[in-house]
Amino acid sequence: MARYQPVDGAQSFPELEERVLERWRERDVFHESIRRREGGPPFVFYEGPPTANGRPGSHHVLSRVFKDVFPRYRTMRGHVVHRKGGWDCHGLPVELEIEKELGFSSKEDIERYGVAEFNERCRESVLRYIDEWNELTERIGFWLDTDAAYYTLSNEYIESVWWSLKQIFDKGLLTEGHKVVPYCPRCGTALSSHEVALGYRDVVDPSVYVKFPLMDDPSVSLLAWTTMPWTLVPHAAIAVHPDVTYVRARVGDERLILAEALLERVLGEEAEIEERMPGSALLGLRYEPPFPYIRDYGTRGHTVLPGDFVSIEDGTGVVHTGAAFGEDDFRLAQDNGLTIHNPVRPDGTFDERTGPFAGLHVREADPKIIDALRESGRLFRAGEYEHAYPHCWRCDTPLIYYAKRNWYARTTEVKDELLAANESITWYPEHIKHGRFGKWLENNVDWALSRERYWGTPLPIWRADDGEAVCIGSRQELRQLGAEVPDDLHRPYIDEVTFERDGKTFRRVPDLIDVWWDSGCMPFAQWHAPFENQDVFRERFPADYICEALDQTRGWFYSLLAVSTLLFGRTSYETCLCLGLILDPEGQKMSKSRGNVVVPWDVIRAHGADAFRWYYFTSKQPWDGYRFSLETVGESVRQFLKPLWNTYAFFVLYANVNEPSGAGRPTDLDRWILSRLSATVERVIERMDDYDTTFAGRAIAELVDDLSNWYVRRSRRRFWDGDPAAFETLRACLLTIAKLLAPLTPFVADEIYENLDGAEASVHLCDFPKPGDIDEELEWQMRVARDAVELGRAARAQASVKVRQPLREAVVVAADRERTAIERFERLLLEELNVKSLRHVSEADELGRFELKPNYRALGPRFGKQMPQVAAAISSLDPGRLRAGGRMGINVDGQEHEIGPEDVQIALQPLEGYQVERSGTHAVALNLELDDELRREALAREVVHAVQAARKSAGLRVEDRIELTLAGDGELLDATRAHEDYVAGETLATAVNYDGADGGSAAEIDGRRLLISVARR
RNA sequence: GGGCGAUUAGCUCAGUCGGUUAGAGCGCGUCUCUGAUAAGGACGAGGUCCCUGGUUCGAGUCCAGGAUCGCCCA
Repeated sequence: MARYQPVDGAQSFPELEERVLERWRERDVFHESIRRREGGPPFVFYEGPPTANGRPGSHHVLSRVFKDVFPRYRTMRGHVVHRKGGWDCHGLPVELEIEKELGFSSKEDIERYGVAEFNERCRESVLRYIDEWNELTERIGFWLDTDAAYYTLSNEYIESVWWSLKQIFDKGLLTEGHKVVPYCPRCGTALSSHEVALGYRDVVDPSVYVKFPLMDDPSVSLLAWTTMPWTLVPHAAIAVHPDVTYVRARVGDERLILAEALLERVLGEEAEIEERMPGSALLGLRYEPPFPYIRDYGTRGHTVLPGDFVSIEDGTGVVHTGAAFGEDDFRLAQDNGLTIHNPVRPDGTFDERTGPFAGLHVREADPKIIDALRESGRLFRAGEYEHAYPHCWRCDTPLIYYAKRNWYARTTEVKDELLAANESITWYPEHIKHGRFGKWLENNVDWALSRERYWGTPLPIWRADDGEAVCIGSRQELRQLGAEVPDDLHRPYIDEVTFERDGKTFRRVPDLIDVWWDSGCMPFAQWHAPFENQDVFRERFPADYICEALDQTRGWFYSLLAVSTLLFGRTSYETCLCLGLILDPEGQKMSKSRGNVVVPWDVIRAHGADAFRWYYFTSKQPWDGYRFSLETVGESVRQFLKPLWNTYAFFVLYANVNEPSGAGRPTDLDRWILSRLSATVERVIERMDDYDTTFAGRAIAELVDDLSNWYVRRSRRRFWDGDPAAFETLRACLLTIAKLLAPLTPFVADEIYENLDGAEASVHLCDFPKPGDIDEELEWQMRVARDAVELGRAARAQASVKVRQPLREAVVVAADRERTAIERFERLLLEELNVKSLRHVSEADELGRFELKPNYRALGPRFGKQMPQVAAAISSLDPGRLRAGGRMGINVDGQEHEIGPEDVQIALQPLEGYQVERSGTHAVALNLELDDELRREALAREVVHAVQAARKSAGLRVEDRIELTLAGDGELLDATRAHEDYVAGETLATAVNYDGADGGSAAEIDGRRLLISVARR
């Protein structure tokens, strides 16, 4: 009668996982695991919402399994961990997707199509792949409450976001300003600094040196450099650094003014300096602008102005400015009272003020502008310049910087609080805190919130003709002002909402807000707080744990921190785990365009979710990035899951075959593996508490290795014999390992638990294991014994004597603790080394001699510079006395010092001609003399080996009894007869015949032929 | 140009407080064990610990400078 469900050693993990999933669904294990912990200490997790308008990739699996593992762990440790899902629904990427579908290329197209219809399409598209997302989320074992997910497009979410904006508006932290902003001409909107951060790319731009002839002396020109020729069309002024030394230099028949430091690089060695002057001497000079189209920049237009931003790192030290383009340019223009002209339309084309360039996109105009400069003789040199330049993170259009009206969240006002809040966050890896993230906060700029787009949270600001602005914080507030609140708070419906106050009509400003602000509001907006669930929000704020990839440093990590700091003056998360990028095996970033993307479903189909997870958790520290491929995940199966599964299958096989019987007593081996188990539990808890799956997992892997390749291997006989202590020990190990693994590889862990215990509906409802007793001395002794086994086997290998050949004697050199250890495990050594006896010698006179080496770690701090003399003194000491625990004196520079055993390392130098393997102070030598008895025994073992192979290839089950018939070489048959009980016992033969075997299999042993026939009885 | 991180065997990665013979797995070669194992074990080949200086009795480890790669910022 089978006690356990039979286990297939060749079980497919993907199939197994499907079964486990089915069980979880039936038993509602996820929700039950939370219900069980109601009232327990909370552990708060926030889900950073992904966008479901694209298909999930392997990098999403990475963040999702790390989002899963610690909530699972904490649940088993007794915490209640709610896991509300969420979806990021707004933003430019969604719009772009629809534009692409509809073949649109500009905002006019959208307006013509109709904003209502356009947004309706966005609404549908944003959840296009939500089914696949949910399916993958479930399949990889990410327990997330997707039914109760929040959606940033819902009226409730938007209303909470409005509330947040009203809060900062009332504090004066939401203001309108004119600033130079990075702007995407294709999308027609400004981008926030963290969006810009997403789009840097190396590009080759034109590099042009342009001459600006002086009005007073047209034979002399200022020489300026730019990588954006189009800004020369609306050229406004020249800036020089007042404190930098400039020169007037002659090269050929050109006379040019530029910074001295750049003279040689720009003009070459043959340039002659005519005059040196400080930049301040150039101020006020008038010159002829390169193009005549826009001239009225005011009195200081087209003159040389002071600019301390001018650098002499590259270019010429003479900077041309287009006033409206670029932050420095804009400030320069304002400081000097220049009129701002922006002849670039929102779509990135020049307007009618630019002569022949009107209508051209500014980038397309570059070559024509260079041509025009060449014709007018203004071009000094044109080339190419490679540099990193920001592009729109979604449509890849090069950004332009220009002055625009924008609403700002005044984050710079709370910069100190942001920095203080950051101090209270625990970062993994630690360097993010004061490195990447901390530096980013130190360079904080106000958050440009406005987006002149369609699909997003509308900026809830209504304004009267006289400019008075009102920020609306709720639907109720709008109603109180007499406005009708539409069913849908998105554009275009919200645009139609107006109200009267103080005799003035208020209309909404047309802007949307940056979608990142949405995401930063999720701690309260996911609950529609403060309008509803305010208590839930309070209870689950801040998060104990969030986790995303490194690219969220300036994304969600920042938006969460900025919003909560502006609103509540503190961080909204305590611990943040940053994951690295997923690279292909060549170290290239995975991207659709490179075609090197690994589809997660392929990984799951080939290896399963546990393998996928195990790879991410344990192959390396997760923030360093992964060199990822199908094959690397396959390693996880082969190296860890397979051995674990085999150990489990072994247990079930024998537990079912051999009903444990008799009064087994725990052995040292049992005590050893249980101690190892306890030590591992302790270590795993310590590592998981520190958000470290890598070393938690590796500790479990080492334990499984010890269990499979030492404990089970050494205990086989006891399992055949049905020793209850062995079964009990192995079962305890497997069950505890299942629990340790539950957060990491939840499927296989649950399967093992279900079959071996099953008291609970799932391992995920169990408590995490607590460490039991640890016997460090026993673990150390086993280590010594295993070392001795390895030494003995190495000695055999050196002598080319197979392990199946029994030997008379092994000579072991070990003293004190090591000797005690080896004596304790003598039986084990006899078997593993296949020797008849063990002889101890505590002095190694017959095997080699001892040498002393200084223990630098102990002596170094004590002797410092005298170490070389100390080392020499020690090597001449007598090893014997120190080994016996005595202390000796050495003389260094006339000073006596006492040396104890802890100050030296003793090494054994083997004498020549002996088969000795050594390690530190112990060594194993083998007596290689053979006699007929030993030879016969070896042959009998070979026969057993051959018969086992025959059993296997005949497809017999391990417990099948057989009738064994042998024929062939006489010596083999004699050896078998001499050890018939042994052979029969090992092969489960009820009878052994020697009368020739027909139709059996043939084997060859040391050149001798053996015919084997096995018949099931 | 600046910041952050990385660089250890053919590949993927460890390497604690600085301690003198730098490890593991995969792959490769030879051998071997096996009543669970496509597994395991032993041995071997394979290393300029990115480079150059410095500190130190002693540097893969600490410091400075540089190189290369990645990410980020300008």
